[in-house]
Amino acid sequence: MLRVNKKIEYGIIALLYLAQKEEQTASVREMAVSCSIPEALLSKIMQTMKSKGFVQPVYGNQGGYKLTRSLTDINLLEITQTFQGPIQVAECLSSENHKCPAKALCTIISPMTVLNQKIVTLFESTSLENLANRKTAI
Amino acid sequence: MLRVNKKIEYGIIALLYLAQKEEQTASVREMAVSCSIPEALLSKIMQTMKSKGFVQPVYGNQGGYKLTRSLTDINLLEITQTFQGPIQVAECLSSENHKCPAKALCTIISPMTVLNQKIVTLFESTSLENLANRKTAI
DNA sequence: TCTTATAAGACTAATCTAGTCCAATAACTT
DNA sequence: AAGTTATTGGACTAGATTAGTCTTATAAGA
Repeated sequence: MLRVNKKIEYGIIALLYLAQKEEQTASVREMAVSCSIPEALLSKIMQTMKSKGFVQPVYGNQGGYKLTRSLTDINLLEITQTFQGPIQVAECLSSENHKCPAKALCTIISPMTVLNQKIVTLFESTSLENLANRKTAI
Repeated sequence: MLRVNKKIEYGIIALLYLAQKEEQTASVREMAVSCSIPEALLSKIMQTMKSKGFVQPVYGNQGGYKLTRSLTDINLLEITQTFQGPIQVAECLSSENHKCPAKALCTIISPMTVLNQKIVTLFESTSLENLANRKTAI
C-alpha cells in the first residue's frame, strides 16, 4: 500500500515524545503507556533506535532512553531506511535484485528511478522537527 | 518497502507495450512473451485494466486488448489506486481504519497527511507518457 | 464446429508485518 | 550484597499480503 510500517510510525511518535521530555529519560513503559504502543514492540523499536544512534539507553531505576540528536537533525529518510531499508518505489530498482526477468527490456526502470529520487528527496528534506510542527519542507 | 507492487509494474509495462502497437490489438500471450511477464498473472492484470476502462478486449482469433485512452491521459495515481488502493503513507491515515489506539494522542497524523498529499500529487502529475519518455512532471 | 482468446474463481507458497514471550544483563538504591 | 528497575537479544507466532498457478467457462471469428 505504499506505506511506512508500524515500527516507523511508532518510532517517530516515541522520538517526538522523548523530545518533549528534553534532557530527561523516559522508560519504554512510560512511552508505551503514554502513546498507546504495545510495550514489547516499542522495546524492540527502541533497541533499533539505539543501535542507529538516535537514542542513548540509561539502565537501572529511573532509567530509560534519552534522545541523542536534535529533531531538526533527524530526517524521515533515516528513520524509514532504518526500519524498512532503502526506498524503492519499484522492485526492479534494487541494485542487488537482478531477478526481474524483464530487466533487459524493461521500459520503466529509468523513469521509476527518477520518481524514486523525488520521493527520497521528499523524505530526506522532512525532519522530525518539520513533523512535530506539521510541516514538510518541500 | 514503500513500493508499488508487481501488478502495477507489469501493468504499466503492458500498457506501454500496447501504446507502441497503436491501433492494433495485442494478446495477453504476445505481451507476456515480449515483456517476460507470467502469462496467467498478466491475464489477471489485464482483466482489471479492462474493468477500469484502460483497455478494451477483443475476443476470438487475432484478438487481444486495445488501449482505449491516451498515455498522456493516464496517470500513475490511477494505476496505483487500481491495484493497491489509495496511497496512505501511514496506516492511521485511512479514514475507515480507526483502529490505531494512539489516534487521539497521535502526533504524526497531521504532518503525515501533508506528506501523503505530496506523494499523491507526484503520482497524479506523472502520466504514462511521462514514464515512456523517462520524465516525471514535477 | 474448431480455434483462439478473454473471464472468473479458487487455490497455494513464500514473504512480510505486528506482536509476544522469555531469559539474560546492566546498574541504581537501599 | 540484595533487590529492583530497566534494557538486551533471541526465538517464536498469527495473520495479512504478494506473486503466481490452475481450471473451467464464455465469447466470437474462421
